[in-house]
Amino acid sequence: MGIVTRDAKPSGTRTQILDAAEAAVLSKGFGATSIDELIAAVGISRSGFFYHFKDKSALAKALLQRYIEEDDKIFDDVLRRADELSEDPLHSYLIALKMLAEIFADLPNGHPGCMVASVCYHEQLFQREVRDLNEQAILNWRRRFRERLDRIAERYPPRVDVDLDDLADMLMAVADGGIILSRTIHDPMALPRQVMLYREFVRLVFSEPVVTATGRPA
Amino acid sequence: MGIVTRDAKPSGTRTQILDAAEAAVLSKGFGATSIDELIAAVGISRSGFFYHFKDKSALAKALLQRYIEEDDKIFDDVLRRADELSEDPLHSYLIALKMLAEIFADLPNGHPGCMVASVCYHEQLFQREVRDLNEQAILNWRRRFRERLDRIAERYPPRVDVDLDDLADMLMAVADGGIILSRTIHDPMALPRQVMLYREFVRLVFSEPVVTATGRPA
DNA sequence: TGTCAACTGTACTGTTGGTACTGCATCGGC
DNA sequence: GCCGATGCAGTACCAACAGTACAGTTGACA
Repeated sequence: MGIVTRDAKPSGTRTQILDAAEAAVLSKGFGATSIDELIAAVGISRSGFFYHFKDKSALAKALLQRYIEEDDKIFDDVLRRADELSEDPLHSYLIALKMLAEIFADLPNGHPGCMVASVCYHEQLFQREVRDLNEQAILNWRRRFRERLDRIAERYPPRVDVDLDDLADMLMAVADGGIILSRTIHDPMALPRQVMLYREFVRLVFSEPVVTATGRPA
Repeated sequence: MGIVTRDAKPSGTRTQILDAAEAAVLSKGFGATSIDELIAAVGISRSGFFYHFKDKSALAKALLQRYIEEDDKIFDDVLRRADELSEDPLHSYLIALKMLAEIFADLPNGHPGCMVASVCYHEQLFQREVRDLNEQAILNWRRRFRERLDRIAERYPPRVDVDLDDLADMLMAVADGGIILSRTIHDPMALPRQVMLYREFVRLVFSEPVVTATGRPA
């Protein structure tokens, strides 16, 4: 690990391969994405491809790494912007979830797919390295959202007994399940609606119920 | 649709191919499952395979059909058994969800994977026929659970404004997302815990909050 | 006895992932 | 001004795999 070894070769071509691969993989999966197809899209030779990636698994690893980094950035950005809008941990989290739903809703052709899920359903094809990368990404997201939930729980004691790790995981589960749902029934809005449902759940878990004078919820 | 045309050829061999294919596909995906591997497992020739399935896509279709039928049976069974235990629609649904979580928890190696999700992430590989089959399966599940939620909502007016179609879809989303979660972090119990979280959400949506004399939730 | 379902065997095609080289232009450093 | 590394292109080849074609075999049943 030198000083700038990480991503020391932007080189254009490598990035172009990754771009072509990402679009293809998310739309039809790793198996259906051929190397020939990628080199044709980029305009290089097979040798050129294998110069950058020793095999398809190396491509998968690079693809997943880049995808996770981008997702991390999006989450960081959303959470930060939400924090700027409210100092209350619960309100901030609810704002962030709404922003996330809006991001999903604004994708013109629906969410292109989750690389993590794509990798998950191709397990045996990759080395343990790729699977470990996937696992760490999910555990990282859990940690990130769990921190938020902890801060919320301090101020708003949960009204039901839920494990906060599970509640953090649920966002990822709802998102991945929502992507599958959206794609399968061809309804791009199903995903953002599922995220909003998760939001409603979080609200119900931590918010006090709005109770009218009659004792009935409003 | 004749009288007994459906599944008119149990023939043993065909079923054996489907069994071998189901295990292989769920563990490593369609792409990584070779025909040679399947015929070796069953002990037939390549010609034998192509006698039963004209190509790999036909295998996928048959596999998906069988999978959906089995899932339908499981859901029917769980809902029926739950109905026997309680006449109240909410309680019955909550019982069914707990049963479902227990079924998932009792699978020795965790849930093997969802064929619907597997097909979803291989979209372009199959004809529209297979994708339509997938879509119909999900819409069918939505309808089934939506009916339950309607009956619940009649007796227990929802405390928050949620779309019942979305709430029905959420079970499928949480299940598929939970499977991905479980497989990726190697925790077979993550899936049943996610189902129980969904159950908690349903309970919160429809149940009146338990409020103590002080007005604080218990 | 003939027919049909359920196969086996053989031979072939085309695609794909992957290996193993050799060649070649370009560019920075000495 | 040459030296080596980077970043490719070109060629040749192999094995695994999906799929096609078609001829032959076996057992059950009418």
